Amino acid sequence: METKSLSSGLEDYIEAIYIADINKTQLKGAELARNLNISRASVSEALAKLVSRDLIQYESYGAIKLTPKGKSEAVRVYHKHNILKEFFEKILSINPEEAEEIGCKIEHIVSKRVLEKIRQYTLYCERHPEIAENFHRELSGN
Amino acid sequence: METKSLSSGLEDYIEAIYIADINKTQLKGAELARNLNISRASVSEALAKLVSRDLIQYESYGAIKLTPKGKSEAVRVYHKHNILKEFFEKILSINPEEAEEIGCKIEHIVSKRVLEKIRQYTLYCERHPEIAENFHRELSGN
DNA sequence: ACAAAGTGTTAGGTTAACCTTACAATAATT
DNA sequence: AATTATTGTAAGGTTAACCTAACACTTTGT
Repeated sequence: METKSLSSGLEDYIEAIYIADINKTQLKGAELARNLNISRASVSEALAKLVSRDLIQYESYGAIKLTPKGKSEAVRVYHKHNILKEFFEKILSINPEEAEEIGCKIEHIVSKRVLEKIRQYTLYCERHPEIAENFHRELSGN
Repeated sequence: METKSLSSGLEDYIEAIYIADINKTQLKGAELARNLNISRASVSEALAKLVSRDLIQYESYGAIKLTPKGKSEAVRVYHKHNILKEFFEKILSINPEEAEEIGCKIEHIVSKRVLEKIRQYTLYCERHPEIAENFHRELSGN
């Protein structure tokens, strides 16, 4: 049963691992724990789960690596996250920190179909920049 | 400590109670359990919590009533829910069932500020109906 | 008024995701 | 190489939200 979908917690772990990977940083458990503000013990357990699902490769004191399967999961999550962040930031004029935060939460909830609509809408608004501009203008009075 | 914010579970309970209230239906625990697809035992526990926080009035075999405090909480949740549902449905052209579903989930996550932005955006789009119309048109391959 | 149906609660369990404490193993510094 | 710092893990605990099974209480239908 390694095919069931990731819990929101595991999605966070794998996303953080992926980001380290992008930045070519060697990531160890303790560092991951600091990044996510979670105890080393909890991270240790979580990593064991990810290993058992064949999403990462990991040995004590070594760097955490994504397997191909893990990477594709990570990309999926990261992609979601970005679509959401963009949407909240650019379309709804929400400041980056808050956009990040809400994106990070919704990312674990939103269905493929809804995400696709959000993406389409963002593209639509990019083709018609006056929509967001006007919104912004009307927001700040007048 | 009855002032801490409601867990997403309790928000669901109180919203369901509020909806019964709007519909002038006498709601008992067992019915609530059916509505939310949760066991009677779990509902019984949850109601005890809501009573202890002074959000509902409830005695065995009687109808569940919101206290003023509970009602104002419920209104807040319901309102959130509706703003979100409207947004997903009208602006993003998501079908009602899915809009309902995603609204119900995001409702427990979204901050006041983000919600306000979403509301403003919905209002903005209502003042400019062509925005949603065009989106819809462009979606269905014009 | 009494049996059947419906409702509520208790007791005891499960699960997931966290935690702290304490110790073991490895890596880095001097 | 020895000390110190960092990292990992095991054991045991907590919490929240659920569950089932069993039983007790209340309401309803005849």
